[in-house]
Amino acid sequence: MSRPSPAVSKKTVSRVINRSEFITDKTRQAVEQAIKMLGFVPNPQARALAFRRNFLIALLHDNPNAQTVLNFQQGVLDAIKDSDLALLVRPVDRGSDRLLDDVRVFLEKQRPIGAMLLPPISENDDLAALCENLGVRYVRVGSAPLDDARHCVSSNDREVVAEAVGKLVELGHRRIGFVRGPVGFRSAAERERGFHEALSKAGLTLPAGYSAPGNYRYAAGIEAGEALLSLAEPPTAIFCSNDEMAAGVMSVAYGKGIAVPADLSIIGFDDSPTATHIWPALSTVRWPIREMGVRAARILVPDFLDIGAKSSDEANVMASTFVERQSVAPPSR
Amino acid sequence: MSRPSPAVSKKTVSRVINRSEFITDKTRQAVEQAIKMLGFVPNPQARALAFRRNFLIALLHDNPNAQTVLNFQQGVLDAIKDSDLALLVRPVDRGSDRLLDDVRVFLEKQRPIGAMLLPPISENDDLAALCENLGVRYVRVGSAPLDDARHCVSSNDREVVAEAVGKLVELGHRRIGFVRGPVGFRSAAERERGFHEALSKAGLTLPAGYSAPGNYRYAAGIEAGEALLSLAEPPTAIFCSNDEMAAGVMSVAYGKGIAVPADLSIIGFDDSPTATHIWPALSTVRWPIREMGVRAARILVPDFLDIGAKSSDEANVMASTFVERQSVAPPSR
DNA sequence: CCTGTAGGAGACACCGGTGTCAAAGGCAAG
DNA sequence: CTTGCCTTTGACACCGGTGTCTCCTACAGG
Repeated sequence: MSRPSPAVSKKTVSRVINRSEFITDKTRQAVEQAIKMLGFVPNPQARALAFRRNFLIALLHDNPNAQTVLNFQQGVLDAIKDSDLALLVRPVDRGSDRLLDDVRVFLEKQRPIGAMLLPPISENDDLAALCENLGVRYVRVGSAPLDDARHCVSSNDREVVAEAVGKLVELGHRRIGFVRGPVGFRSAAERERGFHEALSKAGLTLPAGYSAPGNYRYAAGIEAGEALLSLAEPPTAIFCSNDEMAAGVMSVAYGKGIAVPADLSIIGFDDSPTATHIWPALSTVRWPIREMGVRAARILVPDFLDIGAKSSDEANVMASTFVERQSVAPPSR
Repeated sequence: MSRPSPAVSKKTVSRVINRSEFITDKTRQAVEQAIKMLGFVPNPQARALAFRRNFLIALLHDNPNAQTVLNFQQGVLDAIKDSDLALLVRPVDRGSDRLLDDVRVFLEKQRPIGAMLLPPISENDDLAALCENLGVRYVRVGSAPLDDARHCVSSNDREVVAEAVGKLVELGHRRIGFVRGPVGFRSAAERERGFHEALSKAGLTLPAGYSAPGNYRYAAGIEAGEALLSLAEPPTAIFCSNDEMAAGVMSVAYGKGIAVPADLSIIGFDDSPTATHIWPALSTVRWPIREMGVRAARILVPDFLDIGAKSSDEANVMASTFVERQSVAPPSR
């Protein structure tokens, strides 16, 4: 296997690698064969320097739910598997007053092709504007459209929550409690809207004290459960804004000797592992987070992914679904 | 604020940034001040090109437990927060026969400073050798020492499992079942050894059929629960190799009307969110995974972390702890 | 057969740092 | 004050690609 002297300049190789159109098929094929034969791998650092852009996707997140982050991450990785891209993970501190500066320094240093913003920080418009200014592509992931379609992947949480609560109504529940998500979270607001829509549609009102505050954590579920189940006339069903809080409510029910689902129906949101690990298994809303990761990547870097013209046709509102398990039954009284 | 003409060459700036010793304090301070004043941030891509090394740490994982991966990741990020390093996440497919090639290409392309190997792939000696050959520093995370101290962070799982099972014995349990982890996992083997040590120490033997296979998944817990709790003389306590399987066993107990902990004590391993979300809350072994992430970073890149000579003094076997909750009680008969 | 033209390929500078080695500067000794 | 040595600083090439501009070549048309 003789190694021929360089018949083409490195610039020509560069053209082949970057799919330049000013090159004949003959040359292209010759170079491609040589690349394959020699196992040549372009140095990404050199490319990054010349392009002033690193072939990376940054995942910026501040989501308390590990499963959500990792599932999304997995979706992104699925999508970029056969590309030249890699994934940089960057948790940020939503509460920090240096948030914007931190992210700015990070983006300026790493110069990723694009950034993905997971909720709840995806709801921060300043971050999106920062990406825009720095010339970093971005995609925001949310529970409802946050931006124009070029920058947003979302799911139809509101509708599905309404559907789930509608099922409770169909089963005969009239006293339905609600455990809210954290204040200021779009996802929480969407879930709450869906809940109220279902109630309105059924002509029901929310009795005083039937809506408890929460923050997506188990402990908040405990508190909410204590509050709701100590009422003189407690709800016969409770919709919790996420699974962790639903687990908290369920454990309070156990403590009080209230049987689930016989005496109390519970619905959660997320379809986290917890939903199937508790007993009875929790009816919940599955959020297609992994698929959203794939979709987000396709929106962010279609030019790196060898996908056809299809990409822009795909919906960027993904379908959440209500998953019925054993925590829901008709009211006992 | 006048911008003085360059009084020093860029090489001198480079020396300051890279903490070269061949530079006077006076020059160093002047340059440092200028850097701060101008907000100069060295371009990592250029440095990467010149150093032939990217200032990144790669996290290679194939762990089914999202919480574990994310906790570890968080620990690493805690440790490198104030450094110039960033974290690249790379899931790998343990089963793939191209595993080594995939990782090789990844490491050759990204050229990270170092790689962290999470279990179970940390148990793959070929991967460690590959890192060695490519000149990529590495740290292996395991349930027991896998390599010399320069390359390993582990925890004392075996001892703590023995301790936990010892507690069961102290409470009076004599018929103790075991749900195993996946075959070939070091972590599973360590937990099993700890279990058997405790039994031996107490002079107990494992009755036939008291050890059920498992794979760390909930469904395996269900199967194991069905098997163990259907025995003519079922165990009064079961140690499960992880929390998910413990949750499965617990749900089978519920289905059979067996009260936990009154009629059956259950212990898990991981202290995952599931452990506190199920009812009764699960006694389990907490694995200090986040702290291990910090420690792994200190072992991997002490020179980037502004830590004193202390680093090498720290133990690289971290302490797991037995967390007692409500799933354990004396046997009822 | 010669010339004009379009499009493919190459030369060279450049991206923003670091390695190497030579030069400059400071200080002590003569 | 001069010399010599050691330390600090600077000049320049280089890392491995890409952008720009120029040159060359093949082909069509006169």
